[in-house]
Amino acid sequence: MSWTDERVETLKRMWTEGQSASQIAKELGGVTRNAVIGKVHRLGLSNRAGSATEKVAAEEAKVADVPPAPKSEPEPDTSVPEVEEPSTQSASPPASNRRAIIPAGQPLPPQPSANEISPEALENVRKVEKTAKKISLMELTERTCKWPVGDPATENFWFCGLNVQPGKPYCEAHVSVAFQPMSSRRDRKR
DNA sequence: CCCTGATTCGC
DNA sequence: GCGAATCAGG
Repeated sequence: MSWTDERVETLKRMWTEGQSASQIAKELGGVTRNAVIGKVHRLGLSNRAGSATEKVAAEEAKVADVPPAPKSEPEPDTSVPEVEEPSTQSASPPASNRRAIIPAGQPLPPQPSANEISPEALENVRKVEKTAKKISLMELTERTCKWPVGDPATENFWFCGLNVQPGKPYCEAHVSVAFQPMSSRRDRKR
């Protein structure tokens, strides 16, 4: 696979959107995340900061504008790069960084409701919840079970986090309660 | 362990 | 230019 204009375009778009290198690689196909990262660097957009980070960089530059007077580095102009700092910046704006949207991925979680789920499966779920990894939203990946447990408004909220069934958003136990066939046949043996 | 990006360096 | 291997971290 080569970096055609189209592929590069996709790469740029996704990278700008905050997608991870591996996700981009998967989307493009035929390349690894390393390839993506390499390309990103070659394209010179390694800094994913749209503009939010420019501010940060500027601030950091300000803080670090004290020349340590290194004797081993006789560099004529060690000054801060030409970063424009308009006076628009207020003293302490609320730290409201706009993060890229987390790839929600698949269809989201039908919470267990008073459905007709086999008691067996329900029991299984309860068991699984005890052994769940209890990961946070940030830790969700494409292969972690996205089954939510608890009240999102509470501290007592987490995602299952166990390994998903390939292609499914949930682990096996949760898949079994998430996807109910239209007609549930409940003639199990027990 | 899963993942992230960053860098290096032979091709 | 490319990307696997490696590094450095969460």
